[in-house]
Amino acid sequence: MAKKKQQDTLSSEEKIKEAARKVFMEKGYAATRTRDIAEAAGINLALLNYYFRSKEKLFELVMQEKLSSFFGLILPVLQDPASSLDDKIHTIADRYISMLAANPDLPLFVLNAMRNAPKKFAAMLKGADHLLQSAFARQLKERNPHVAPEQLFINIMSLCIFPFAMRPGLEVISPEIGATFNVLMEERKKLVPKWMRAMLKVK
Amino acid sequence: MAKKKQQDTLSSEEKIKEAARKVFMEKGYAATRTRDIAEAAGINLALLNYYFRSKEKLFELVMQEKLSSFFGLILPVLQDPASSLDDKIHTIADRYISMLAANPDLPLFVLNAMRNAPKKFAAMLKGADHLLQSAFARQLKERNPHVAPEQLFINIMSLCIFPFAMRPGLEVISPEIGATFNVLMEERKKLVPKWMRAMLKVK
DNA sequence: GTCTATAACCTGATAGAC
DNA sequence: GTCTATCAGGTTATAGAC
Repeated sequence: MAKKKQQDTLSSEEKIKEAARKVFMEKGYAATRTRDIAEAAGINLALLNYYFRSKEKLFELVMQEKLSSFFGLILPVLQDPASSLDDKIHTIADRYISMLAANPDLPLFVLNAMRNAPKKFAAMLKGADHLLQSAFARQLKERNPHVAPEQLFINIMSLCIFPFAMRPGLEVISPEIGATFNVLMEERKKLVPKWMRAMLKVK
Repeated sequence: MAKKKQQDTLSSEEKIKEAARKVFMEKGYAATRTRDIAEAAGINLALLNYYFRSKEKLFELVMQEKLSSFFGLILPVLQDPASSLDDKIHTIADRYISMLAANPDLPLFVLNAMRNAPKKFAAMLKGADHLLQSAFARQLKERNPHVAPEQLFINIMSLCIFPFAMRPGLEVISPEIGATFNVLMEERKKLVPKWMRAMLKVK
């Protein structure tokens, strides 16, 4: 109801954008009808095109926003030469798990977006690429020269993000996980760094 | 070309099913047009409905098939009381990574299917649920009573499956990973069990 | 800026000939 | 079984009144 009140005071443009975030995240681009967005925004269909010209342009706006928040969280951490490796791992785990607990649909949305429009994604990220030249990769390599830093980077991403992507499946396979999911994720903020430290010792 | 020849000798029904697997896996349900499938199968649109009645029924057929191969690989391993914990971990890692290397679109397809139709997924899996009562969960708990077995189950799934789901993103973030992806995944068949053993010691 | 009405197009599905 | 032609309904986007 706090949300409802807030929405009533937003401009039409902002109401549409907010509704678009919600519906696109829940259903994806193809399954979303502009009518759904207009209805969720409490405005008319024509107004959507008045402000955003087309479904595709509105989607790109949302996608850009979501990709930014998804990667904006991690890229500065990876590239910071001042912080230690352990600090980086802790910060990434803590921030990602917090963010995804608040935005459970984000992982699948981002994964689909990257797959369906890799070129747009690349254009959006230029300048932030070359993970293997980052401070993080260098520190990983120093700590454990036996395992490629790519592997350990993949691991921290996997351990933080994948649980949210497979949540619906987990809830079916094990009702107990469904019931305690948020608690489990909260625990992982401390467990992931511990596991990463253990993995760093593996040759 | 072996594939092309094979397709020419298939029955129309099988050609349609094969094309449906391909197109649905690449684009998902909503973005796929029955015309795309018909074209990929080299047959007429009407024939698709003649054999499968509707787009939705055809999709469910494909989905059932894919979910079976995705979970059929792991559930028997989890429930086998005879094999050791280390054997289970090794088998899961080896089979999943091999299977996903051959079917790179499978993870995202399954994740989307589970999210969009959790009830169908649950119906498809009844009898195979209750992970926490499995031999795997019991063995995890014995080996490390300090960490919930759910957490370690989530970890092995994450480490095996997620790299394939985020491959398109990885290729943008780091061109080097894109170039050596298959090699990295092959290495992980041995690394994932090592990492899991290391994580099992963490309290 | 916001609405109603409608144009223009696309998609799933079927009828009916062969 | 397989095709062409077409229907019925839905979808995006716009025209035009207010």
